[in-house]
Amino acid sequence: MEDEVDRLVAAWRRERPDLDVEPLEVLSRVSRLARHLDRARRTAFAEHGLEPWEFDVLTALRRAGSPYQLSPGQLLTQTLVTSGTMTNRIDRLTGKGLVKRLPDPDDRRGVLVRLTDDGRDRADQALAGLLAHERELLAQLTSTQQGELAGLLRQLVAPFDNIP
Amino acid sequence: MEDEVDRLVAAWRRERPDLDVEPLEVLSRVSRLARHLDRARRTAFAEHGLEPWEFDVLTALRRAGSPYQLSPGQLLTQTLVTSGTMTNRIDRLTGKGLVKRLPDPDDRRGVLVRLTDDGRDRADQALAGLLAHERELLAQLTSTQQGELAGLLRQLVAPFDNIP
DNA sequence: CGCAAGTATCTCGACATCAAGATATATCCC
DNA sequence: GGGATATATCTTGATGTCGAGATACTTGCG
Repeated sequence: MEDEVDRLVAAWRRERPDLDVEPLEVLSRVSRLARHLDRARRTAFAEHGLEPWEFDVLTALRRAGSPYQLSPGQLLTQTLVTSGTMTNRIDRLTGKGLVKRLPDPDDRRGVLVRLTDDGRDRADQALAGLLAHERELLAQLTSTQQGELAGLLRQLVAPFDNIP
Repeated sequence: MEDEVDRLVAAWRRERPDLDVEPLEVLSRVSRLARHLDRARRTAFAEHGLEPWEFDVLTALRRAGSPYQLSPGQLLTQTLVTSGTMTNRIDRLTGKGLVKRLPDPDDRRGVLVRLTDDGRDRADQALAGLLAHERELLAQLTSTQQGELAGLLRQLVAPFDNIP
């Protein structure tokens, strides 16, 4: 089955036969797939009354395990946003009663963000919904292929995650 | 080499052993890799004085071949943004002298967006720069692996690109 | 000890995006 | 042909994000 990137690459080969556009076969597909995923996730989360960014923050805290708290700095590295964005997110989640800020007992510069009981439930429900949707998307691939794909992607992401 | 998604999945297995989080192995990596790529592209384009969104529009027109023109609607489907966004982008690119709007001779509702000579040169230069950067990122994989990866990604993206 | 450099978080202004609605034109069918 | 429906683009208002700078506290070095 052909996709938009096949057409994109064919067009470049026609217009710029002097260039090797092979890298686009992988990386343009990653970018485009990510945009489609964003849209799909937005609709999946809407069923649970959450925005994607809310899900990102709540689940990061949920994964941390009891007592479900992390510093804003730890949340930054997990969600790949800037500090100004995270402050804003925490403010809004606090307003909705899904998280609360606590002073860090070990460092008076810092704070800890903790999930409320309500926030934990919302995160758990939304995760189950997300996984159901994602399983449908991945039905295009066999289990073996999914494993191969995960492995290849890991090799590309690892340098970003380990050198910062 | 371990990546952030390995840690994420391990955390979920510890916190929610009742759930099958296998889909995240693929799709979370796609999302995270895309965010890293966005940042890398931003710096690559900065060398040529372009923003990523400017590159997206200019190269779509460049790929169309002489006379390098497309309708706003065609640009929408290629760049995955909304119509309001595209209007804004065309306005700004027009202001920078990289594209210009022409009336569509066949449909008086429509317009055609055409690349200027300056816009074409900028697109060509930025593309070469982008490919150089991307080749470095992909050096993690053999040529064969890149082909496999492209094929697997195509299977996931194709439904989005062909059913809309 | 005391000061410089580093770190954690927040503030603020600019900006790109989106969604929904408005406008103008085209197409379809009776 | 004429009116309903569809299409192409633009407008508007709200919103989330970024990036640079500010503040407060901590750490390291002399």
